[in-house]
Amino acid sequence: MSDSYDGQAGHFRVLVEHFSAFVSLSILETKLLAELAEAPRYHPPYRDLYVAGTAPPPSRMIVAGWACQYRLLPDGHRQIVSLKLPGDLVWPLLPVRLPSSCAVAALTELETVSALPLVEASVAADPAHPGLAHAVRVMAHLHDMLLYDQIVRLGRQTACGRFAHLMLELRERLSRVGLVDGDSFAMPLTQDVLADVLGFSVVHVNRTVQQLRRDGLLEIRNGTVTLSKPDDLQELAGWMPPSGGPAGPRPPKRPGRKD
Amino acid sequence: MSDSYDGQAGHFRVLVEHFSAFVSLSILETKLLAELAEAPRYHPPYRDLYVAGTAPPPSRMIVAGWACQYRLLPDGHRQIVSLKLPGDLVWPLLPVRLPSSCAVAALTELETVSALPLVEASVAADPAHPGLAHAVRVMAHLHDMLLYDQIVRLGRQTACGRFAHLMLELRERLSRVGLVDGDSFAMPLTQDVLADVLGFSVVHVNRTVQQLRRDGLLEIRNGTVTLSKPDDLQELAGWMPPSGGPAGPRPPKRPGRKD
DNA sequence: CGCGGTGTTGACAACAGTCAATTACTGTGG
DNA sequence: CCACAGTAATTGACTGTTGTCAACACCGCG
Repeated sequence: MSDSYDGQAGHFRVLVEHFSAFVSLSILETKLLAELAEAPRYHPPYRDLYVAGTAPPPSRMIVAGWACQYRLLPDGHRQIVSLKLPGDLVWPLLPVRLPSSCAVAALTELETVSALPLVEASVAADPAHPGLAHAVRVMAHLHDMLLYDQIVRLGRQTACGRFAHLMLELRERLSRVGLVDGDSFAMPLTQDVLADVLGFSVVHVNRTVQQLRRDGLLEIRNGTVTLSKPDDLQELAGWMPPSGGPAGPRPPKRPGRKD
Repeated sequence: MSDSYDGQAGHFRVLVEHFSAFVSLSILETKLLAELAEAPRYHPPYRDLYVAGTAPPPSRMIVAGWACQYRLLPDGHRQIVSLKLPGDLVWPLLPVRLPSSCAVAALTELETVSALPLVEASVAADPAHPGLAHAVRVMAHLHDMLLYDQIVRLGRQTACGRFAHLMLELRERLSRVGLVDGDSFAMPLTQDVLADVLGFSVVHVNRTVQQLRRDGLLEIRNGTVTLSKPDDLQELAGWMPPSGGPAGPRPPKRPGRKD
């Protein structure tokens, strides 16, 4: 596993850190997370965790490794809809069972724990676990925000902007579970996978990385990303701080619309 | 208003048809919808209905007209994240109040009714309105599916494929509320708006429409779309029937973007 | 040492954005 | 009835971006 792997203690740490990023947990709630962390399940890399329509969606939370939610097109192309990081729910939707053409696959060796008690506490607004219940709702909401980000990246950003924006998103999300060290973090993705996330060809992913490297904006070595000039990257990516509002005063009016 | 406008009776019809597409309604539930339809609110075209962070998100359902959920970029570009049609919730997320950089704007003259009782019934799993409660959850789920579709369109489809896919999605959604007549439906969108949905420039939208027209696949006149060859469009768009599974046997794996 | 997966590069062609101009289409007022 | 203005649609010329193809380099592994 990646450097985040240090057994069940590490799994517990991921859970606590992720939830604490949104709410403060009671002793009781912390205890529940500890219990969940005691029964991790292993998933081999590159294998599907779930294919929509084949079974009820799994209520599991990732505690180590990366996964992705993707769709295959009739022409054989793949589009990755979202990346799943430690602390994320494997299947982010509330337990409505509906067919859909999405699947979830492990991108690395993966470990998950049951999130059933968490999801149930959330839909029932369980008063015994108010923090967990709320946090799960916030996470579902956040997942939708990430989809919006993904749509904006694919629809309206330049190659470098797309890449930069994704790296900033990953740093943001990984920092919530304590997997960012300064301006560096581990990113176990091949350029092939990045292409399917960003809607590029592999070659163009490579070109884009070279460009960003040449400009001294970031460095990628040995599966570790270093954001050398985070501020310039934010500028390039049109990054908006996760808390909402625009990053700064918006330039008057471009070739664009409204005003 | 568009041809869908025939007053409160029409609003009631839209609500009933949309819900009936997912569940069967009890008398009590039908009555609730009728009450809601009695108090429509009017929104002028091109005006924002909601800007994230400014207030709690509105629990309203569209009964006539079209709207869109969009984001503005620092460079002035706009990306429309999703289109909102009659029967859709203006703000599709469960009532977790979180800042986000999305806004919702009317694209035409618009009428909405309160959806607060519906959303509340859904989160509380109100036993008095089981159908409504479930249908709202399904709609939220469907909204996520639409986001996945949008991501796949933007990430992996050709210009014509994107356009065709969007038209098929619109037909699908409009048919649930009885706004499709054979292979035609009203689409009150300028090419400018379509560009912001599809991630194109206006000029390229036009080129794409011309192409599809030349190929005899569809026709657009007076704000009315006619899908002349629905089957060919589905082929072109890599369309998967809304119920899930792939449209047909997947060719092994084509390296090419298309033939 | 060969092998498969991954990263890298260059050449070329197809695709898509920008600019700029022209053509409908509408509703207005004369 | 027509002139007019304003919006939307359309077209052509040109440029920049991105995909495809085809090598080659690098690396861990058997």
